[in-house]
Amino acid sequence: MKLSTKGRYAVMAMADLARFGGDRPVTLADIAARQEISLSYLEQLFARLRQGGLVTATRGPGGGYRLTRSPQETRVSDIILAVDEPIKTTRCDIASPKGCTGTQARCLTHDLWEELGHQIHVFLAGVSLADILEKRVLGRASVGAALPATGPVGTVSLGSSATS
Amino acid sequence: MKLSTKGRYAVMAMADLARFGGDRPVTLADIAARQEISLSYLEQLFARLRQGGLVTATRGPGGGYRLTRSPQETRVSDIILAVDEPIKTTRCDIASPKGCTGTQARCLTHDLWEELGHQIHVFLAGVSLADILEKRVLGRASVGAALPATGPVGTVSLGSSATS
DNA sequence: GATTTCCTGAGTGGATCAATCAAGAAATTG
DNA sequence: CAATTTCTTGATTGATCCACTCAGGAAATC
Repeated sequence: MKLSTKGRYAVMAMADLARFGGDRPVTLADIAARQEISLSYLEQLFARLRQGGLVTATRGPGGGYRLTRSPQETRVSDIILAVDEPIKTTRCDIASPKGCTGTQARCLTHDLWEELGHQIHVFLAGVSLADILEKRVLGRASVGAALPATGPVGTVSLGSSATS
Repeated sequence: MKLSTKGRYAVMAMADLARFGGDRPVTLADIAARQEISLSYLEQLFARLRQGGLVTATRGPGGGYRLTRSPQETRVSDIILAVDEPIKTTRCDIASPKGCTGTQARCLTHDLWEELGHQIHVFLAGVSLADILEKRVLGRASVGAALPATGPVGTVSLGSSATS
């Protein structure tokens, strides 16, 4: 899961769409004006969002974009994955442990980035556009709320090697 | 909390330092060879790590770098904060909500990025270099493990507006 | 004083970002 | 049909940052 300002713009635009899009589709020009994002840049973003099935488009006067699913069913993680490039695999990146067994001298930190990516993904997958509009985001727990607290900070806990 | 490959390199180098640095300091040339990072680039990173008080340097033959504190006391979040630039404040970024009240049409997503930054920071602050070396990272919970589970995915939870 | 090692600053090629420009296709309206 | 609206696509640009290189210097040891 890559985090860039591109993904942020996409989430901003989608939140705008969720808020102002009722029965009628919303124009990119409107979103551009409200969110202060360049229209042409929005066009690029929505091309990807459309390919990802997150929005549907209608052309001509009265047209615009609509959410494919409800704000409750539209997850932030899906938005970011739709607009951002698949993770670029430089060296031993999160996605591809090429020749990295983990115990070698290099790539001691492989597990760390993998787990961090997983944390981020789980958090963003748990937030919907409806959550954003109704401001149910602050103070939210991420994952593993059921794990017993076995220590102060250096808690030991080996578990599933989930890939984000 | 900015996440870049620069921060990753720094954590890799610090993990190497924690692993191979016993009583004697470790040479940047050794770290460069083991982690396959350019020596000059390492010099830039360690200049910042030194300014941040995370490592201490010794010059001359037999010299090198040492951890200022123990691997148990050296947190990943401190490493990343030391090498990465302070967050660049483009528009309404995580750090500075300039003129962004949150309920305006623009910047609906302010709380989301703030909470995500907080999540990432708490996770990385809970991982020490010792944890990395002993592979106590996978499957680790992030924060708020004590919160009651009040729902399936769209859990409502308003709380502290901590800034990372 | 020669070697080692840290220290500092300047500069470079490439990638990506955010944006612009330009052209076109579908749909509605008059 | 003609004009307008809106999406759709592709090419291109300026700026910025990343990862790195180069060059020179300062402290410490032998």
